[in-house]
Amino acid sequence: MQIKLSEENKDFFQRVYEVVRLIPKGRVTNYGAIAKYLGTARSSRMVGWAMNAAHSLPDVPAHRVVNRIGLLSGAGHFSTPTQMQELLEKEGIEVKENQIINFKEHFWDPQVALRID
DNA sequence: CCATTGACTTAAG
DNA sequence: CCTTAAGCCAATG
Repeated sequence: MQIKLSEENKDFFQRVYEVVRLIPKGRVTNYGAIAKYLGTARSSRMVGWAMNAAHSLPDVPAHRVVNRIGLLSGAGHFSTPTQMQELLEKEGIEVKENQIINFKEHFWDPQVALRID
């Protein structure tokens, strides 16, 4: 009999969803940070693909995930091109020209936030 | 089955 | 920050 594996055994997409669900309201992160937290730092494209597939999921706040410079690269994939910005502004994040203002202060790093000392 | 694409990132210049 | 190059891998043609 073997030990039940933990989250390591889940699919990559599944793990991405878990992390994205943990993003606090009013915070954002980027694809690379998620990928890095999952141990696949260079598979950031897959995180994007996971978001694309996340549309069917009820509680995956894909609007809180942007690219590394705080640009709303996923905006065009929402129902309306402004949906993503609207959601972010609603959470207290200022967005201008598809770019998050003061991105660094809103940034949420799973590797730091979810680490256990 | 091979080629291209894509909600990306990092490194080097 | 910009450009170029390379890495990554599922999905699509």
